Amino acid sequence: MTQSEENYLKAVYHLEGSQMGKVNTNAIADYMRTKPSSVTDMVKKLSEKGLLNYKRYQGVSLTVPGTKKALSVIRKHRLWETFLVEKLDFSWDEVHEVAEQLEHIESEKLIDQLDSFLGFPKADPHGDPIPDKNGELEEQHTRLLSLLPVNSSSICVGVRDTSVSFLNYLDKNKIALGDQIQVLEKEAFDDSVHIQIGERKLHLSNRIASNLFMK
Amino acid sequence: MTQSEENYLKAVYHLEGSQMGKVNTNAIADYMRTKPSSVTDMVKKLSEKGLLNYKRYQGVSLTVPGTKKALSVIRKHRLWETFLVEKLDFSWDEVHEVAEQLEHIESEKLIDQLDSFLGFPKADPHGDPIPDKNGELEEQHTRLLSLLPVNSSSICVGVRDTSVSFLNYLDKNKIALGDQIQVLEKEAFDDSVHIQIGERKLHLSNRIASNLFMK
DNA sequence: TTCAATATTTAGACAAAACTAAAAATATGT
DNA sequence: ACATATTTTTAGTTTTGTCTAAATATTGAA
Repeated sequence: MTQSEENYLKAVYHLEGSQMGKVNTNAIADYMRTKPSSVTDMVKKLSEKGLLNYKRYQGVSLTVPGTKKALSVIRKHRLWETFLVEKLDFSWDEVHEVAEQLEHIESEKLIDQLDSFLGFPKADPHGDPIPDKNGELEEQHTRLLSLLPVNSSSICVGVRDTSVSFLNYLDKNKIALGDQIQVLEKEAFDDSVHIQIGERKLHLSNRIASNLFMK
Repeated sequence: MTQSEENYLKAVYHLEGSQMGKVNTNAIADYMRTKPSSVTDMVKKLSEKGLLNYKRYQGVSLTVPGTKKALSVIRKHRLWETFLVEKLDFSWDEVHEVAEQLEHIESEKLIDQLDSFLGFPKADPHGDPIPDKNGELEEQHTRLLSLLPVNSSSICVGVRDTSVSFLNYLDKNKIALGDQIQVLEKEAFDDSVHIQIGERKLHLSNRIASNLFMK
């Protein structure tokens, strides 16, 4: 299994999760910043290997072995991100690029020992769940901050957007995973929300509030 | 710089160290388990990039930038080996294969933070010196156990052969880096040596004794 | 010094993964 | 339903790193 093949499986996994149903060629090309013709080539190869279901012009979906493989790459990615933040003092906006490389290292012992070394974490630094050795994901049951009613109070457990600019915004405004947040008021005009974190009051745009997972 | 290019530079570095002078095509091919014609192709490319000195039929040597690059890869390899043994409970015969992959991860911050996390180690689990951030190697001044005089006593600081079989032999006979070893007697017939480690007396073949670095 | 053995390079081919340009299939709007 | 727009695939090319087979250079022994 090459790195490129692993990246395609990961892409299909993420796209299946976000848009439900069959994943189309252009979506994969956009997601991977490559061309549709390259996607067709690789999709054929992966379907011959039994990792994708594919009929021409009909889009693709992961097979059971394909899903298993995708989850194993995601497990590695998220464990390495956790390692970088917890042990090597990386900030949460720096880890993605390096984890994209580390996720392709092949050694079952390495990843299981790393898991143990980190204390079998359930989520990575962005709050995304880490699959266990068997590919099982812990159910999240979270809601977006933008959808919570006025006066409700909950804990921030994850981010939907993991771009550097969004993570920087959160850092600058001292919003972190684990923070207790109360919704004070919602503006009907632009769907922005007034919140309270500890002693601080903040005003967040809908764009921001709809990228924070709360529990 | 691709992984393959890095592996060639590393190979030339090791061969320059062991056989002195220009390194020939066949030696590189043997070391890398590839064919001489493949070596010629890559050597041309690396010399065009200014990393190797090369004239046809005359063998190769590393340029200054080539040496620097080789040392940076070796630094990464040895730091990862140290990490695997010290933090993830790998044994010293299991680390090489995984480190061969990890050494190609590109991130200066990653490797410098790892160095710091490990406490800036001077040597890897086999006793080989770890180049610092600037590529400086600490001088070793060691001698092979097979060359030490009778009655001398010194500390085992490294292994020359790092094959799994040799490392297993040492583990089985409870010989480890840091052990104090005294030479009791040398057999003129086969150049084997009788030694004392702590309370234990052992008889080592010349083959074994000439693969242990002492200080 | 000359010829045979050895070492090295060249030439040509292949597989992987990408691309461009063009063709074909599907979807959509009126 | 039909023409047009969009999506997807095909065909052919490129780059990287490898290989085999053949050609060429170097070395060394008689």
